[in-house]
Amino acid sequence: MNDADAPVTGGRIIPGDLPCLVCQARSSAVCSVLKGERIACLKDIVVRRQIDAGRRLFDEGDPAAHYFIVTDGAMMVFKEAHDGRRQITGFLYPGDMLGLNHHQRYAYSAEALGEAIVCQYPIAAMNGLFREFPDMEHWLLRHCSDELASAHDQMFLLGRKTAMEKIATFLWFQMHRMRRRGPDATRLELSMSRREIADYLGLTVETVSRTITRLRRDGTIRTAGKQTIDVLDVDELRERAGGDRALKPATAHPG
Amino acid sequence: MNDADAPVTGGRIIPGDLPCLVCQARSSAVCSVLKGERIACLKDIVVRRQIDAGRRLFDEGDPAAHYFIVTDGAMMVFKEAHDGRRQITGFLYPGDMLGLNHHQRYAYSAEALGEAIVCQYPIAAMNGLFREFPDMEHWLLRHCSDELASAHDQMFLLGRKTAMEKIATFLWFQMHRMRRRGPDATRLELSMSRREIADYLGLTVETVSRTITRLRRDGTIRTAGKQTIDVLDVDELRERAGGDRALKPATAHPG
DNA sequence: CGAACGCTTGAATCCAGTCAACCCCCGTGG
DNA sequence: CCACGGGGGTTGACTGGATTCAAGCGTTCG
Repeated sequence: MNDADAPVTGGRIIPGDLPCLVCQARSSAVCSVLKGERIACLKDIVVRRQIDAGRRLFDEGDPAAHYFIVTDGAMMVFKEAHDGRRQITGFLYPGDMLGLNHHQRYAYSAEALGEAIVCQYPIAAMNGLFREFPDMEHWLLRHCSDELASAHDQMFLLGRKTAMEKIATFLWFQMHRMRRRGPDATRLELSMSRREIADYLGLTVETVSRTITRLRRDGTIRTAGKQTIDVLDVDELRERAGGDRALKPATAHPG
Repeated sequence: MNDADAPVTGGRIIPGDLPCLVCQARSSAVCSVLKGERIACLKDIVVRRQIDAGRRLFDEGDPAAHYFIVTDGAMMVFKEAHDGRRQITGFLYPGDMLGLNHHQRYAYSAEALGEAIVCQYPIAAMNGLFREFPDMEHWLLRHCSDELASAHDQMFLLGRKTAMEKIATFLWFQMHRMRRRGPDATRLELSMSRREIADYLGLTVETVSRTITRLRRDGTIRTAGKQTIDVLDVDELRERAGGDRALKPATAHPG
């Protein structure tokens, strides 16, 4: 607790100007609401913070003082029991937000997967900005709805899917996350360990490993090192994930 | 589709005045933001809707046109696979809200447990009200954060808790829900079937039944009929739920 | 080099699921 | 009145998918 600027929050502040204009999160994060030069409104309230691999940004139960946007690297949020059981509730990449809170406290812990950089917004100052730019609050509400929707998908996965469906679903979504970046959509670079995949899917490392091995032996995927996976049979992967058919499609409403 | 007022939404509209002044949800729902006579602002946009036991209010994937507040009875929201697997993601009681959406569509289906009454707010009209009463949007955002926090708790439960812990946790929260209403906090009236409990906890009916039987034989609870449970040993129930100790308590920050 | 760590693989175990029977409660209708 | 059927719930026997326990491999790092 010798860092007076950060009695709670982990990581260290990066001094200097905010490089918003070259930020890879700029187009998809809250700040996208502030067009053109209005981005300068953030100058006085936002700081950038760097978190080393494996270090925590905040803990579940900490008083919540900031929202954060991941701008570089990857992070994860999770809940932990004192007996060691852990449930990772999300992986976060540039543009993603964390820090939504419950009764003034963080509802989960946050940790950097690799080295990560986040943009830090004091909640109090944000509430001030909301009055000037109501669109920011709109944005936040929509973001929160989206998070809730994927939380519900994850609940279905955790409660009702088999190990194979869980792994295939996970790879499927990782693949679609990659697709946003470039054309080589079938090569996945996993930013997390087997243990983290297991804790995300409600499995053990051994089951994750065995299931990935099965997919490899079946020819559905190919592995290149531990972090890289090539999807050889996209249709098969979707099928194993439970398919588009696993969840009822939206019912058409004739008339 | 012969009801022109409700091409999508299930249930039937209850004609007549809005009895906001005697509504049991009034104190805890969005409308609590509108103090005193301002509640009249809702007169033109809100209708009440009654849903029979077991009938759907809307389906996952339907175009989302309304928010709803449960005012009487109980409802559930869930996701369903076409092979019959179902994950119930929440039970809703008077004051609770549903209808948060994702890309203009409902992210889950909603069904009445018993006969239920909801208050229906058109989303478009709500967005108009937000401009006049920004506090309403604040309220919604906070509500959404709270939902997200409990979704994360539920993910931990689904991914990492044993059958006994799941059941005990469920009963524990049902007990605390009752406590808000009256002094007899140890008597639970369950509004859902064993199958619904199973689909909420990621178990089968048989396991739910067996686990409840175990709790009864141990003297932790007593059952009176199928829907009524008396908690005889509150401490034991908390212990079985994983305890206050199961999730790490908020860390104190010395200094 | 040796220790540590992450990952994989095999064998044994176990918790929850599956299959099946039965009970109880109700509502229906002869 | 009772016979009947059906649904929800409970219980038992068995199965099986995932976990646990354990060993071994490859890489990294002090």
